[in-house]
Amino acid sequence: MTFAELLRGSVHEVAAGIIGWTLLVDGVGGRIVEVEAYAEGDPASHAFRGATARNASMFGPPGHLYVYRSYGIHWCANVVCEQQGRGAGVLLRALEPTHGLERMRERRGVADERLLCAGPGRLTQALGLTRRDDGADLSRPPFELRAPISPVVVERTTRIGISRAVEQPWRYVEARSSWLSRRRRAG
DNA sequence: CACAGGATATACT
DNA sequence: GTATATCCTGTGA
Repeated sequence: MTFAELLRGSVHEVAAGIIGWTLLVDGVGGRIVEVEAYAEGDPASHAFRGATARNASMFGPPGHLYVYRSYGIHWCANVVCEQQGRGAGVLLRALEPTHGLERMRERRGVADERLLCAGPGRLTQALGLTRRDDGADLSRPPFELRAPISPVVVERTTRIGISRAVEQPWRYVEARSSWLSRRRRAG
């Protein structure tokens, strides 16, 4: 499976299917273990009310980045998915750090591996992603996406940090991963 | 564990 | 103009 093939699916298929892939930026990154799907017609999605200056990338080509400022402090990065031209995306929430740990420690200012990429704001800081990367093509350098070699077990849970459509189980995580931003809800 | 401070772009009235 | 946002961190129990 190539990245281009993965992107042909729905936003939910992309979200579930991208778990276990390795994302590198300039050779720094790790395995994707946690994402959230923001679908067409989803009230929690930035694209819900149509295209604006901020979310323009979400209506652009699939496989590019949508990067935006969150709470005035953090950057959050999404993989743009196409859903009938309406704008959809997969929010990158956590990586299992595998490449360039030292570089990520420098950028994050913390030594604890568990805190390098566990959370959308931490992940972008560790990879050095900012507004400059909004709209960037993930299939070209400095970006690299490698498919997993062995099968990945994916679980669905509810999304985090949103105020609408809170019950939708559109957060996808690797089962039993210890690198998530939050533990799976009990039960 | 709970809580609140931080700091800014954007959307909406 | 005002409110709110796909959050992180430090502090005090």
